[in-house]
Amino acid sequence: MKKKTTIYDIAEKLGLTAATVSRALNNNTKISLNTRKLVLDTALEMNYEQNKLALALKSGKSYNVGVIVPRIDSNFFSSVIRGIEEELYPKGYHVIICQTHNQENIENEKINSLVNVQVDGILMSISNANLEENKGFNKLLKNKKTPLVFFDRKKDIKGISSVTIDDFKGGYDATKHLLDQGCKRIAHLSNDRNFEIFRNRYLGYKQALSDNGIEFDESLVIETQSNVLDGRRVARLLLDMETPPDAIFSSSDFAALGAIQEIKESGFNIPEDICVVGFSNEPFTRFMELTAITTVDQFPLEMGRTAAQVFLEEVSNTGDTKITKNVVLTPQLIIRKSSLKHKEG
Amino acid sequence: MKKKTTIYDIAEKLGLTAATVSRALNNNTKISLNTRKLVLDTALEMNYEQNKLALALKSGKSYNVGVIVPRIDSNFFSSVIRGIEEELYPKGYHVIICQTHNQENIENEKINSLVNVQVDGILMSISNANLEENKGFNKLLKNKKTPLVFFDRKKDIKGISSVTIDDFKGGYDATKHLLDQGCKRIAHLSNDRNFEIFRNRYLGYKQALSDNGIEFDESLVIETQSNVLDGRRVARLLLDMETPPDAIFSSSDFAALGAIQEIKESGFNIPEDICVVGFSNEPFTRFMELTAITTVDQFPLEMGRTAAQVFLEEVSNTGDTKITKNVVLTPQLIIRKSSLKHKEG
DNA sequence: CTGTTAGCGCTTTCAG
DNA sequence: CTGAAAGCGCTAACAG
Repeated sequence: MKKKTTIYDIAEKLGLTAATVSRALNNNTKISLNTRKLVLDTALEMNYEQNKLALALKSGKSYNVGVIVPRIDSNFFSSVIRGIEEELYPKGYHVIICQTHNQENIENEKINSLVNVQVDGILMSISNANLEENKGFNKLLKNKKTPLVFFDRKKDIKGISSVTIDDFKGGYDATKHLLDQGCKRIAHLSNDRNFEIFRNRYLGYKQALSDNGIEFDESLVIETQSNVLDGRRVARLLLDMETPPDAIFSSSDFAALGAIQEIKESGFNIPEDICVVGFSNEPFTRFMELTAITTVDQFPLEMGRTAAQVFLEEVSNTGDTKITKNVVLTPQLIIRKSSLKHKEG
Repeated sequence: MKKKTTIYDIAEKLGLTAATVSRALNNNTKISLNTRKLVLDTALEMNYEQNKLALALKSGKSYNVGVIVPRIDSNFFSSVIRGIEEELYPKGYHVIICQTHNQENIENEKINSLVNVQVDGILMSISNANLEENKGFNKLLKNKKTPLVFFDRKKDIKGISSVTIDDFKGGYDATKHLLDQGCKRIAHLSNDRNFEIFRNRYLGYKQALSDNGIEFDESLVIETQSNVLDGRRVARLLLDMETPPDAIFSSSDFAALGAIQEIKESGFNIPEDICVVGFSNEPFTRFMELTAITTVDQFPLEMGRTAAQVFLEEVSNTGDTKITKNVVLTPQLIIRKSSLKHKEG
């Protein structure tokens, strides 16, 4: 278990000083070509590896960024992270991942923890709709040292950049499409509307109804968890109504799937009796054989890339006025069988 | 843009020395309760946060581990990573993720890069079947400072721990199941068998055939990429054979899906004409409505957890003899419609 | 062209 | 119970 070799080791071996070795390794032109080559060679020979930790301590830059998400094993979040990693690694950054499982205290803790390890920035999709009441988060806001970029589940906080898709448009387009299919009684599976993304999808839905002369019916909006089981539960409620809806716009693909299962098992046909639209373009929505699910693509890979770029701009900004950016990507409605009543000519 | 407060700042303010403050913060009993409380209070008041980077440099432990995977946006890998993060975070570790996209040079580079940032260990699923020829990897092996744990795509290298599933059994069980369904001509969509996992699935397949008196037919084994398109391509080849197979065991769920699509579009029925079994239990395999795909569950979450545990054992091992563990998890065949010819009583 | 020195923030002997 | 001093590995003035 030999120790790692440091610049002191190679300095000693060469009768030089650590400073010279450091400069030589960094190809400083002040150092003669001879010694530079000599140092480089012996460094190689001694299996020298730069200790970036020392560098980080010295320079105050760790070249690490933290990414906080509710969970990593969903296609949406892992795609975002993929985008972040691909964008940041070439610039010398490593990506530390943290999951919150939607628990506020864990989110709080992980923010703190990331700050402690001196990350150069934090990119996060929030789990806590009342983030401002979170102690760790507030400290982060206050010292303003660490750039923060929200993606997807953001909060509208002054001085903080964000990358989202236009959820209002997503909700609007989805609903408009259902109206175009002739649906009149469109239910909406919403989610906690304390989160902007869910509120905006809901608002888009409402606006589309209103723009098309359909009266808003509150009983058709049900808060639903983003999973298959809860989709089933809610679909049951809708089917049991005196006048069941003729369409469902779900803010989650998983809930949409559950709804589809429940609807089919109850003997109804999709899309003939009930049209369904989801949200996220999760891979499985495409693979359904009978009823490929209409959904809204959020371009997670691009979202991740963009969030990374916004972070890079912030760290490289040397001016004293902080620039904050709020990038809004455009979602895309992907029309598939679950909502396509009449084949288009 | 005020600087972060250090123990010196609070020492100065209190007329103490940094050492005392350090000890007080660590609740060292040698420090009087009074000063301890005093220090703790002012630390809080001054928004003090420990700089773990300095600690890491001092102690030689970064409490970071690197995880290297081909890509993160597949359910299998992101589930493994989820398991790793959940297991390691409570022990104080952060997880740095790196993707290789199956490129050897990138894998090489990222290994080096992780070593440079002084990770305490590397957990990886290899991308390069000839890893031993990889310079960065060899350096890693030689200095033996950094614990290394393989998961899933491992190499059988002395002194390196690994966590895998029993791929042989997975292949065997899948094939045996097809034989039980009465299939006689079972094709196998394999993948690069320089990787142990694919070789073992293949060997399991062969063994099951031989154990059941079916002659091995090399023309029924085709190397296939793990994606939908290549699954289609290969299915086409099989369907065009003089005597097409009556079953397909694919070492990838994605290729299985492609095959199913091609088979159906060619007018054949699944499972009546051709039975199909995949591998991985990707979420979509369950959601297929007409032909939920029979597949083999690899328990990625548990695999990640276990890999993390093996790492923890290695770092906490103070003895001078390195203990290496090769954990083999048991896969589970999940029988679904795509291979179930006759309903079981 | 190279050496000296100091310091990044923290812990930890060794004294007192 | 607390202080002084050294050191983790590296870089960056400042000298010469």
